[in-house]
Amino acid sequence: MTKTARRTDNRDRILKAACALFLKQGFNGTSTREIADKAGVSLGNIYNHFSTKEDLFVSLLKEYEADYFNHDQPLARTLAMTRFPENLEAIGEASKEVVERFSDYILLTYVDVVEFDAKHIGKLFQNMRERYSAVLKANGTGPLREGVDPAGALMMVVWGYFNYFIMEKLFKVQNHYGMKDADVVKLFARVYRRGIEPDKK
Amino acid sequence: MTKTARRTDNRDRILKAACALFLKQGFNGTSTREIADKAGVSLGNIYNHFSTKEDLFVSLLKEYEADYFNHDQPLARTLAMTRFPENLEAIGEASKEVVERFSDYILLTYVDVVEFDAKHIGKLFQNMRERYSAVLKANGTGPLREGVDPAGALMMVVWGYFNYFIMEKLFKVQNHYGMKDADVVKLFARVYRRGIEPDKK
DNA sequence: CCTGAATGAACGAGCGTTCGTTCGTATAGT
DNA sequence: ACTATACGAACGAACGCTCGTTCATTCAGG
Repeated sequence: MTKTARRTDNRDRILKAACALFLKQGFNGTSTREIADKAGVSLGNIYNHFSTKEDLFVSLLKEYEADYFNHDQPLARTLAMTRFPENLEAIGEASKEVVERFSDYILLTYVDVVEFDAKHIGKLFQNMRERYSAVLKANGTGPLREGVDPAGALMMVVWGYFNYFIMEKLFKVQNHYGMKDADVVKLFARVYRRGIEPDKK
Repeated sequence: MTKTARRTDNRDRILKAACALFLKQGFNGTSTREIADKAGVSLGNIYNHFSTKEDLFVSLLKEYEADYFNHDQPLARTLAMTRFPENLEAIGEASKEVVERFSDYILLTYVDVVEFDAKHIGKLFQNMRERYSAVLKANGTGPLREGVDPAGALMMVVWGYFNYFIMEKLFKVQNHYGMKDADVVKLFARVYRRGIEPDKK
């Protein structure tokens, strides 16, 4: 193994170890010594890659963020390939995949919220409406009930699913709705599509 | 002021100061000295009221939890006084009130999740379905679309609203849907009631 | 040889917790 | 009513430890 290859390998191991520890015990609950131990590098070596512990945390967030906003992710693909609101079940399944694939990132944003007062993730929710509007503009929509705001409805659906799966990950409760994930996706889709009340006669 | 009255007053001030600090910088980011300073008591006095810093945190959680599960709260009252699913807007407004009134508690549960691996709040989501089923059983429901699970639909509605308002509190983003809270409540209610798609002809 | 990645002892600050002490107040004895 | 006594709430210096960070030194690769 070449010298520079080992260097980047060390950097990756530091990031991975720090991530696992931050997720389990938070930022201030994790010491640099723990990180070094878990990564299998010396204490001082951390500072050859990151200027401070906080810088290490921020780098972690940035790497995930880049991944997350890359368009090769299940939800973006689903939204691009199918049409709202015919794709409600597909959005549900894609949301589950996204939460599973990015659960570490999502949990890290909660670490930022709790320990840094959300200092590093400000732009995550900025212009959310514009981003969803752009998706709809690019793909068009199927027929909507009159008076229903399309972008609002899309955000409602996506974040309804997101939050359900995030709850399971965050609070480590399985089946907090008392049914299988697949059935929750179906229930949500049914309600989002036609509502809870029966059709008027 | 009597001796014991001053004692309990000190205890309250410690709890309040600790709460404010935990919310801003987390548990491990807050030192006992900061708490004592903010509360206006001596460092050692904290330990006349709480055996450890963690005990102080847990006491805080327990006091809020008792409050939260007391039935004199807006959402419980709304669910008892109106009938599902005719009360969708009322549930939305009550959810907003609950999140506002208990935002400190809710944020503290996130502190527990991030820094204690959700150790102290296990039972919060346990038997959630049973609790919501009991509400429906006590009050009955209006007519529902066939195939829609009543308890599931109620949880979906309540937690849809909850999560919307929690997002605003947690991530300190206002109007992340790009509309006023009241309009979000209306949009959600409209969709929950009759769905996103138009009626079939 | 150099270069620079890697090391880990060392540093000073700050941590949670303890405990000997003080002192205002409630209680008991006269 | 007054004093003597006991109580326990409050204090804050001190303790042992761990923290994030630094840096002189080592040593393998180019």
